[in-house]
Amino acid sequence: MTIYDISKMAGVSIATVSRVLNGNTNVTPKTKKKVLDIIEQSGYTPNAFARGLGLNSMNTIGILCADSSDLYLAKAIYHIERNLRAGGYNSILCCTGYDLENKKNSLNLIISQKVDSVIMVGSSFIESQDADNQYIRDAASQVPIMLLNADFDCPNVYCTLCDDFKAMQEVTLNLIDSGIQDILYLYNSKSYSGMKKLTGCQSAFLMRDLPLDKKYQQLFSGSRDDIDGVCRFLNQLREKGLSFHAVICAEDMLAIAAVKYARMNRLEIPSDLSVIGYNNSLLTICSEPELTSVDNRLESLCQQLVKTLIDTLGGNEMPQKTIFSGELVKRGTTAF
Amino acid sequence: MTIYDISKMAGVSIATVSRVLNGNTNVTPKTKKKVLDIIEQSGYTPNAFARGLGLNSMNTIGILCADSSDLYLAKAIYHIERNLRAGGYNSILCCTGYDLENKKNSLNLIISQKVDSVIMVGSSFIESQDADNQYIRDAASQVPIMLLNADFDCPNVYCTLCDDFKAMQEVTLNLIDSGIQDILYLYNSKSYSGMKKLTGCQSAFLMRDLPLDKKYQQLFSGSRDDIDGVCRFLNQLREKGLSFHAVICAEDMLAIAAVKYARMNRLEIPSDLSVIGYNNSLLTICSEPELTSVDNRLESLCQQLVKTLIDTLGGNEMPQKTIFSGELVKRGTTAF
DNA sequence: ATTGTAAATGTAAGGGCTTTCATAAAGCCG
DNA sequence: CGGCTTTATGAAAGCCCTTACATTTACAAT
Repeated sequence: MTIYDISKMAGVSIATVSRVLNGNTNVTPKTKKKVLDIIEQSGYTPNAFARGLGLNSMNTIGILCADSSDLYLAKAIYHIERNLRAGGYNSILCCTGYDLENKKNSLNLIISQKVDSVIMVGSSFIESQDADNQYIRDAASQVPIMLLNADFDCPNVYCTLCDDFKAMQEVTLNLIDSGIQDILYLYNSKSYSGMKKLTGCQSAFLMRDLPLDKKYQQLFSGSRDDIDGVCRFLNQLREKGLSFHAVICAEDMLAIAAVKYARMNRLEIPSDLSVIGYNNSLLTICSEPELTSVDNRLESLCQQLVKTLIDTLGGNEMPQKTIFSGELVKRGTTAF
Repeated sequence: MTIYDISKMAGVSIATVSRVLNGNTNVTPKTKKKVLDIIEQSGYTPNAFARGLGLNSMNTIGILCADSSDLYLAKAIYHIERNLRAGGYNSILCCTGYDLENKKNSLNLIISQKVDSVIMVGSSFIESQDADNQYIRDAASQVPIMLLNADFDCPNVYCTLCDDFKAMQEVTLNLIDSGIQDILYLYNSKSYSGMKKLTGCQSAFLMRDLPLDKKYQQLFSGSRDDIDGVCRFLNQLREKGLSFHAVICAEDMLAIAAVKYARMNRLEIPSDLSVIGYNNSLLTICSEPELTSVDNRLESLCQQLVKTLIDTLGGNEMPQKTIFSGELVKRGTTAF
């Protein structure tokens, strides 16, 4: 069943059928109805490939992410997909893993699929602002690139992110002002937002004229999901003589581990140890006591990102950077 | 840059270039090298749409799932995507939500995108074996349909699932044989696997000549992620006089709530209350004590599903049902 | 009725690939 | 070296749309 069959049945030319199909206005209501009726009856669906060839687009967006099984990224993908679909776009998904070479290959591969744009989900795609990241620049010369939770200055690259710096600064100030100064910052990735959070913490110390001590900034290099590993890591720090009464974690999962660590060491939360997570994920309420965490507005970010994308594809000039503010959600693992 | 440009540069016809591109053997090694070199130099990529039009396929598989942000489904999608890509296929994702009408529309929509097959992830797509599920039959007449964690008899529908019945039977037998008989089965979905798990529990009671009591089979109809809601639900049951010393949950998240319920009521786990989850997700180790759960072999399921799919598309006759056995993973919330 | 203008419709040329079929080259044998 | 089969290559016909452009129709103004 092709457009020719429809045109014959309706007694019109294929051009007219095509116009009806594409919502072109220059069609008599009568003709339009006739064609639509035939299409309805016959159950005809236009061939997406031919359409793609003609229009040079299949209204498809590539979604790149390191690991779509990650709780946070999965949520992001979910919201992005829903918003895209609501806007008439399909999503083709590609999980790259954390290896740079794979990321490059995946990006090229997905672009060769002729997507209209690529959304890169997660700050791990930008390890550093000044690194070359040439592969992203190359991609951006072909289609608009949307970054979620990362910042990168480049034409045709659009960033939608949460101000992690400010959020972490606020968190840290809250702790300091409640009388805690030996605060451990625990992170597990040198990604763009991982570093922003770190500098946010530091800035709070500077604001209060407190000294910075690198010992209180610890990178856990194993898998974040290895709770026992994180516990051991914290134990080792303590055994080395590091004393801390609060742990600020770059992710909720790390905070879950910190809570476990506290329980193993019979530390009362929050009196002996305050714990703060990040992302305000479902994990916050799985914990006992429930986790204080930072909500980084994932849903709004995704919504805005897709809006920017669709408007950009529509030919509108859009801002290249959109920044939301995070919100500190206070729960049982802190006393402030 | 088209295949014509390449053919000119290489001094061959476009047919030859096409043959090289598609791995056709009837090309002189010399010619092949020449063409490949030119392609390499010029950075040419074949136009995916034209390719799709010619081959009537873009090597793309549709992935349908109710909610890709669900921890379990997200993991499934992740593994499926990776296996598909390794096999040379792209994945287009579509989240349908739990509304039947949306599921139907999404399925049609994704098929109109000319995917080679559709993978329906999650047992929620099959509410009952004898329900019409006509929309799936219709789809299956167009492309092979793969079901993960669901069972449905229909030509061109392939099911890959875990034997939830047997796994739950084993779990229940373990509890019974360790001396616990007032066992609550808590589930939150009448999906295919939700019901299988239920009958698995029941069968264990029958095997031990114990009476079945419907009061001990409770459907929580709210969102599984509403931990407090689940806690309240359990409290209400207790207040109504239902006494139970074990809770078998259809999902880990429910079990997390059960643990919280125990803590609120100062019940010791596992001495006062045994708790068992399902899926063996990350949540099991977030819990304190860690959750006993059933591993339903998600990764193997996904791998097998994709293998079956690719072989089917390759023209091989494949079994329509592949069933794995779950594994009971004993942790701190049970004493057996 | 006549012309002019706008709206509706049709024709045909792509869009970039695959693939059939015809042809040319190559390899083989006696 | 002729005649055969096999292999490599090319020409051209699709695949099914969109759309620029040509043509026809409708309708208002004169």
